Amino acid sequence: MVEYKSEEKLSELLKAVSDTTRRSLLTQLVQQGPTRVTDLAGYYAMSLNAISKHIKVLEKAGLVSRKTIGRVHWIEANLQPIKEVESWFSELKSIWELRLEKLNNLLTKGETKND
Amino acid sequence: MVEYKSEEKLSELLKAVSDTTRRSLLTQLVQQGPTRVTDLAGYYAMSLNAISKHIKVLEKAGLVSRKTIGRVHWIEANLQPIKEVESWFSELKSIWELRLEKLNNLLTKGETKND
DNA sequence: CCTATATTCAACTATATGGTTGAATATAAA
DNA sequence: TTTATATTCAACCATATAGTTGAATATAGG
Repeated sequence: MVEYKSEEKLSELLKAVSDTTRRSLLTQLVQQGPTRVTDLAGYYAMSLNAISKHIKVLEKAGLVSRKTIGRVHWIEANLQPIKEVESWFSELKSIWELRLEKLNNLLTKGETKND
Repeated sequence: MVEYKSEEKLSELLKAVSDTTRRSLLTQLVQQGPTRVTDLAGYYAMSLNAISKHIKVLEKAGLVSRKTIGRVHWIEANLQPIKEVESWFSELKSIWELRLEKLNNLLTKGETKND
């Protein structure tokens, strides 16, 4: 029963992972651990700047964090926020179950009293 | 180990649910069952046309289906596709676990042989 | 100090997105 | 058959997005 709180945050999060490049970046980071921006960019046929911007989107959504050491920025994945997606979905499923249950009660027992 | 297949489909799906209005529509549909376009639109401070377009986005992503009876279009939710999101995430998590495991082996045993 | 490297910032472009309004289409009802 | 209802289609607009290039900033190394 959270839902009213941070709908916008959830949208931001879902939008962040709705891009193939960004999902790919996340995967890289998850399997390699902290990685430098330049090294991340090396995997893509895309300018360093483009990757830098993608990283910023992920960062804003809380999916990666940054540790700057000297001139190098180490980027690290953080999967925590995605749990928000999971809980959104499980809430949706439970609403679904609830309706089916009500429907079923109505059909089998025909009891509309306790409504 | 699917992943190479329909990245684009997953993007489309995530993008579809990254909009608050569309998530709200999905929730409505899930709790009310099949609903007419006009009735859905009634809940929002937005033109019928805007809602019609949102529905089309959800439809394209496979999240709703449409049954046309006469001039009325009945829209119904279908949560099936969202399982793709769940499996994407669980794959990501397992990659994560795998790396941590390797890392742990390296630290505790110092065995780099079988790499 | 000078130069090379790592990264961001700023400005620009093309396309996508979310919304609008007005017309078109299809069906139902008087 | 005329009118009202349900919905989409088409054109338009403002803003967001994903990418580019070029300059700026910061740090490292000769």
